Amino acid sequence: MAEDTDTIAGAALTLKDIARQAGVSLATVDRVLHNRPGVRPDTVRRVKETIARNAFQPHVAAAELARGRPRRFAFVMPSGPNPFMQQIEAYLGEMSAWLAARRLAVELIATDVFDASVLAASLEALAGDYDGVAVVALDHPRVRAGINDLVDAGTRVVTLVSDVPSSRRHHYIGIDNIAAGRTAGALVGRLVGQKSGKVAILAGSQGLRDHAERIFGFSQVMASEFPGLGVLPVLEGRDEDDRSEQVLARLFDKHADIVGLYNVGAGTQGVANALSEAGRDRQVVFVGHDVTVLTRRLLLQGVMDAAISQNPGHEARAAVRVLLALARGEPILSEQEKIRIDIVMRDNLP
Amino acid sequence: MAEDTDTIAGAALTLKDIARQAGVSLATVDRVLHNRPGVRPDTVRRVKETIARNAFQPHVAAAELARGRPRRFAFVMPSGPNPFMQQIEAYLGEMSAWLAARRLAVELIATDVFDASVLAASLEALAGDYDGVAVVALDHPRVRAGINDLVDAGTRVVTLVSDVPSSRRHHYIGIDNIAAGRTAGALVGRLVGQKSGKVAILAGSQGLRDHAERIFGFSQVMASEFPGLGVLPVLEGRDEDDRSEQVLARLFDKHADIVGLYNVGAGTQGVANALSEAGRDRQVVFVGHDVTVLTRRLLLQGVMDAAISQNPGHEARAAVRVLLALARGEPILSEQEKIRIDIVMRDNLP
DNA sequence: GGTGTTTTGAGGTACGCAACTCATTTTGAG
DNA sequence: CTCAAAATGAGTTGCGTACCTCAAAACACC
Repeated sequence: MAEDTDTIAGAALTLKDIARQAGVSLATVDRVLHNRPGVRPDTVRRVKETIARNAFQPHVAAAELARGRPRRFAFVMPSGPNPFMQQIEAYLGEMSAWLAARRLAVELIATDVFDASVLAASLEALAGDYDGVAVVALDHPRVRAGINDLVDAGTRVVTLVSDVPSSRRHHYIGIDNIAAGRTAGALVGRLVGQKSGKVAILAGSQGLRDHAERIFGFSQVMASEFPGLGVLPVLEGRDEDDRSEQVLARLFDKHADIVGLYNVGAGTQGVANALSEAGRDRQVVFVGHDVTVLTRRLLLQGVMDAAISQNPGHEARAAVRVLLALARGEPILSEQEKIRIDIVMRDNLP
Repeated sequence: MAEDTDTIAGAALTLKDIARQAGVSLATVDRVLHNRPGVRPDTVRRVKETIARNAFQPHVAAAELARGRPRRFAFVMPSGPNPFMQQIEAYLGEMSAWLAARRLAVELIATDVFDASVLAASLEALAGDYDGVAVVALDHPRVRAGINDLVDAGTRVVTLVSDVPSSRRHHYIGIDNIAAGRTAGALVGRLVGQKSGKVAILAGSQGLRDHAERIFGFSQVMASEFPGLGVLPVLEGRDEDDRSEQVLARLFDKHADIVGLYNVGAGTQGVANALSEAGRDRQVVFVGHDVTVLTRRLLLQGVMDAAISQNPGHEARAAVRVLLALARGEPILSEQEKIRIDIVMRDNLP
């Protein structure tokens, strides 16, 4: 038998109830609710108080139905063949039924996000046409200006994967890359164990904000917690397999005492090749990023020891949900939309 | 400039359009859509084909508004002071605005979920009153029958945290506990590193399905991948701090060579006490479950090395979303609702 | 062909809110 | 006090669906 019952969310007031209780007409409540002019400050306060006192929430279904026109969101994504971005797009595709049932139109716009002026121009072109924009953004003054212009025009903007903290974007959907680097550092250090030796870092480019932040966090942990492990200078592989393989091969030739390797960006296949060519794929602790077909295989084979991952499906859905909540004026479930830093090892592969 | 644009979810047909295209009236489409009787099989097929051909999706907002009565969901939870369950309840509370805006009423029902007949009776009492039920279920024939009865009565049922696979529940919201145990095993083994010695396991009770599964997965990994580490017989602490501390203290007395410890359930404070009393809190690799105030502190202090976690907020929200999708007849975003096994270490503490 | 039954059409109402018009009341300035 | 401007009330329409009624048409059976 039930011992105790507790109800979350009960009442079902309507605007009419609010109007009656505040002693005004429906029209006035509507004006207050939508910040329309022509209401005395005193009346505004009275209505708002009534709304607050009753914890009134407009019925989203009714509001959505009444507004008529569907909402349009744009996702501005890199045009290159980036597997992580392709995953995000795939997950957006999986939502199509969900989106359609809510009359939401999501458009993917491929552009060169690494060229600030091209990206800024892409953003400008969106002005007025969309209710919300999610953008994989380069942190550059022109991009920042483009984002701010959109915000000023009333468009809701979220940055995706890569942030522009100095802009007035409404939300950032992605991980804390410094913490991700720290996590990678802790994993490498702990998994290396008692052995001593050197640790290598391979990045795409130290000019990329997220890569730089990860390296920073990684180095921080290595210096403070694993002083016995020497960190070698950062190598750059431009996120390409061939180049990554070459620079690593050269490094392995020079250093026989490498016990750990942190791959900050892509080029994973190149890393794996270099490791196996050197015959070190089981001795070097190898930690990288993202769960892809390739990293999954490497984890299962034991070549890779752990992958730091941000869930692309989660990012896709969170971006849509946040844009929708912002557009509706609903509160955001911040706990839900926060992208976690996942540690993926062989046994908890998703 | 945008190079390429792709739209996900576009059309916005209505039932009227479907009716016209199928050459029938709105009433007939409505009958087909809701499986109401009085339509010739031939006509049903024609209408369904038209719906499929156009990938028509009823406007959820309109449907929700039209049905009038609000939806009621019940969460049947353990009545004891279980911190994990309290977190789930807290996260449900955080959703209250979200729930209210959708006119969803969620009721918490505390009961003794460890007593099969009490739990079964609680479930029976819900019949007919709710659109959906989430239950932390014991796997027992009477409970299974109770769940099946609810399902037969048209109520949507999801099991939460603990599953009853043999029942006809619509969905299970929780983790794969065998995989969780495997993950714990891999972590203990890897973090112990080169050292050799014994590994201890402390469970609440081996009679609990989730604990038994975790132990199974853990032992599996230890045996196959870390044969050098001997696993000691499983201790039982009934998830209580005092008892856990006692049994562990005795174990530490007997064995000087313990290098790893897996705490399967609760009683974490007792474990920490036993470790520090024995002066081994920095030498023994300690892996446990769930992120609470306590485990968070232990992780930061370095007493605990990793926590296997299932996100309680995610479970709360997933349960509500799945029940709602089931009630609406919407497809479930399975990727979204799947609860992941999180590895939480100091640097990726949420 | 007539009967009764099944199938279908036509139409209405309601849901809660957005957005609008127009008339009326209140307010403030002179 | 007068008059214009500001504030408010009252009301309408429409969004897309659920659910209902009643009449008309189509059908099956003898």
